Amino acid sequence: MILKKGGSVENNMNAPVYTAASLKAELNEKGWRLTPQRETILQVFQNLSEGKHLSAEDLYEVLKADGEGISLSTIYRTLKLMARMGILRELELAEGHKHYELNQPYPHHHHHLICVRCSKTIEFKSDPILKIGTKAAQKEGYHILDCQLTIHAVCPTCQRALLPV
Amino acid sequence: MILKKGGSVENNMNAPVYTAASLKAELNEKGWRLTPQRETILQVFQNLSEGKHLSAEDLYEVLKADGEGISLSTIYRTLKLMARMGILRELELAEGHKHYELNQPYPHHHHHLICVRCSKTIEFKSDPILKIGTKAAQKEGYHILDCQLTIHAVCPTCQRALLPV
DNA sequence: AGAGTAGTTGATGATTATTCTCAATAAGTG
DNA sequence: CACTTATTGAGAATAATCATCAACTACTCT
Ligand SMILES: [Mn+2]
Ligand SMILES: [Mn+2]
Ligand SMILES: [Zn+2]
Ligand SMILES: [Zn+2]
Repeated sequence: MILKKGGSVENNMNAPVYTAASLKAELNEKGWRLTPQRETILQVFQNLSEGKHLSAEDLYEVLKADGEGISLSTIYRTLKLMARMGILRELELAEGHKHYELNQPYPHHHHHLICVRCSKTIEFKSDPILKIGTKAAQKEGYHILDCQLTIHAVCPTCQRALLPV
Repeated sequence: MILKKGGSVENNMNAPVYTAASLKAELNEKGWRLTPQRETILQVFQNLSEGKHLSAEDLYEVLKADGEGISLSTIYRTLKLMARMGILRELELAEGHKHYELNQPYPHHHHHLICVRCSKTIEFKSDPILKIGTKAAQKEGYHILDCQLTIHAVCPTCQRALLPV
């Protein structure tokens, strides 16, 4: 993975999302700071190819391999911070640990179909769902951060396997 | 909570769901067994009032209070088993632990709007979502178990609180 | 630019939800 | 009723995540 330092950053779908500057602005507005670690982590997610999702440990390893050593403490803190800011989405794609991806707005917004046996995940899009979710949040006065349809299912391979539940 | 022993069981919305007999049939078909513990746990969920969700610990306490002592080991095993069977849905309503509820079919199927700050949860219905989810799973040949829209947001109260993320 | 304030990091230890192990028990079968 | 084997319960083990705190540094204000 190539980390572009400084300047504006685009994601892999050619839709401009966050720049270091816009992240800094949003952080500072709340009295927080833009650190090199936070900027680096954002860039990793922005450069992540489509359909990829990272766990905390995954991110830790990616950064280590890139020569950017960031502590697991900071990784966990940053993932949670960015999820709460609405920059990242927190996904339950497998048992035991969370995965994260960039929270992309329409029209790149998507959902997940997950095999509960082998965790094979397929992404799919649906504009109506985003609309319905947005409306439901609005109706209750909630400020929406993320809206994700999760389908738990058994993939064709695992159906054939006839494994014990 | 009142646990009805034996006979057919109805949920709080007057829609017949699982009976002890139908659970037994489904279990035996796979070589599993219907135990008093499994039957009791199913009944707890069937008698749960609308909008309630139980964690493993919650369920453990409910059963203890009811004089039905079931070990935490069995609770965890049974929750996972029933979720994999599609009888229960596994929900991420709060940080740190899962919640469970009966996986009710249409027209009782519903979704969750969750405050990421205080975990206040609102349920809402949407038939189109269930249709979209079912179609997405079918298209990929996945055998659907559950289909849930999760909206992460900040509730009106927490918006006013201006708390640190 | 320099100083001060307070948010952030990284190392480490703590927590805790969930799983594993295994001997004792009991459900299903015929 | 006897047999096979899934299931239970107690306790230990695991692992993801969080808390703590001293050292560091981003930001703000002269
Ligand atoms: Mn995705
Ligand atoms: Mn619910
Ligand atoms: Zn699978
Ligand atoms: Zn709230």
